[in-house]
Amino acid sequence: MKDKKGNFFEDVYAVVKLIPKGRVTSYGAIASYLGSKGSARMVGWALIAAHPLTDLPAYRVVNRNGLLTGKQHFGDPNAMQSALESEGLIIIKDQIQDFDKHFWDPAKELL
DNA sequence: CCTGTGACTCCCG
DNA sequence: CCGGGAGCCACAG
Repeated sequence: MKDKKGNFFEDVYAVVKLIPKGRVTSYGAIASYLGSKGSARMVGWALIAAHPLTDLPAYRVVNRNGLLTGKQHFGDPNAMQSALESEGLIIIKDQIQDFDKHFWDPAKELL
């Protein structure tokens, strides 16, 4: 927190940490909320850097289809699904069921 | 300064 | 329906 070179990352961390339990969001939604819409990759990348260093609930962040694309980066692919199911979500083959119902948009929820 | 890479997303055929 | 390509921004070497 001395250097501000990770300014973008901090924003991602803050948003992800604000995701309510049992809710999920997409990389594009966060990127758009940060103003870097189109740079959804940066959000995922920020999570990679944050993953081992922070207590970021990255498992609440999935791709636009509600698919657990980044589960492989959790160390244990099953951990991501288990964590989400533990919060009341239903996942089949890495695909979140009723994703649109559990979708949490920072740009609208936080407003 | 240039290049490579990435947990994404959209468009086209 | 499914695959491939391009666009995108930030960071490391």
